[in-house]
Amino acid sequence: MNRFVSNITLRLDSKGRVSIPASFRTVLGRDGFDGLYCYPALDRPAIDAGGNALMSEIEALIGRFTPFSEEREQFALALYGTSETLKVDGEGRVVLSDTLKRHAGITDAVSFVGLGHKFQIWEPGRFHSELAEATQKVRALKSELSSQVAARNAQGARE
Amino acid sequence: MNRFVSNITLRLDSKGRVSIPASFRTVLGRDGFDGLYCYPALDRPAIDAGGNALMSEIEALIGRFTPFSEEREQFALALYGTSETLKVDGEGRVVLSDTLKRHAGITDAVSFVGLGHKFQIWEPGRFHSELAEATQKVRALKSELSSQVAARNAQGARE
DNA sequence: CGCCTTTCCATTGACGCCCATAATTTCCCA
DNA sequence: TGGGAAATTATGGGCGTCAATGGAAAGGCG
Repeated sequence: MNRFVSNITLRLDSKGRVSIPASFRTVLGRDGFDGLYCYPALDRPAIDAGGNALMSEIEALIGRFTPFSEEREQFALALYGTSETLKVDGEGRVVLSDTLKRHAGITDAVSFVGLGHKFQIWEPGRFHSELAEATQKVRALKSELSSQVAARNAQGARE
Repeated sequence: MNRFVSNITLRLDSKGRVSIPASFRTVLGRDGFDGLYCYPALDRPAIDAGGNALMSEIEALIGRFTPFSEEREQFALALYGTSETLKVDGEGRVVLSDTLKRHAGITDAVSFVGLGHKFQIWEPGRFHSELAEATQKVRALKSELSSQVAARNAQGARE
């Protein structure tokens, strides 16, 4: 498997360390990045995390702007400037910085949530309510889609 | 890691010395430049800093203009003319010149901010407000992008 | 000869690295 | 297919090293 999937909740120990779930570690291992690339998610109280795949995404975004342009400097500041590469110890654990923890409201436990090419780290309570909300939206969207398909089929459309 | 990422705030001591963050030092070490290449950022109260990678970028920028052209002379003056190479002591510290400190409004503490191939040195307060502003811009662009994609999908475009 | 800068050493607190343990989970074989 | 052994995971703690910082000694320049 080379995608991050499923969600696992784990506790921080007295030193603030937390194990990266084993399934995520194998994906990271395949990716080849040394450490864990992290930054505060732009529009939600969570941490985006991953390896080279995630960093290249950021790099590509910034690379679109011309050097020394106003936009490029601002994007680099907001993206690279808030990124961190956390060290992973021999047991597969990381220590989240205070900045990251504050952004996500993390205290003593976290939920790792797979998002394909990257994953997010949430405060478990916030994750569950966010998940409930997202599930509602997806349900609504799904029923909307199926009714559209039903309508297309009813009028004889084929593909 | 061969990129400058994250931000670290450190204090100047009584002699005006300040440690370059260890993570930045390793990137500089890999870059191979002896010392720290610095100049006042062109359009903001910050100091641009880096090694060979930064110098080549400037060289490339100036090289785009035709020799002896007015623009070339001006760029060369603004960039090369204001550049300094700071000495790094045995403990990885530098002393910022008064010119640089005045340009950035630095007094007793600085924030080192990674921008990928280079990093910037800010007065911590100014950095935080600049970061807030830049983050807003990135958020705006992100939502703009996602709504464009939504629109494309809605009108049936495929790729 | 004094001042300023550079180089060297000291402290302390944090962090990286190592080993130990317990609870799973996986695997194997009867 | 069930039971048990082995490997893996999550977690706890100890200890040495390094980073950040402060200060003193040494060297150069006016």
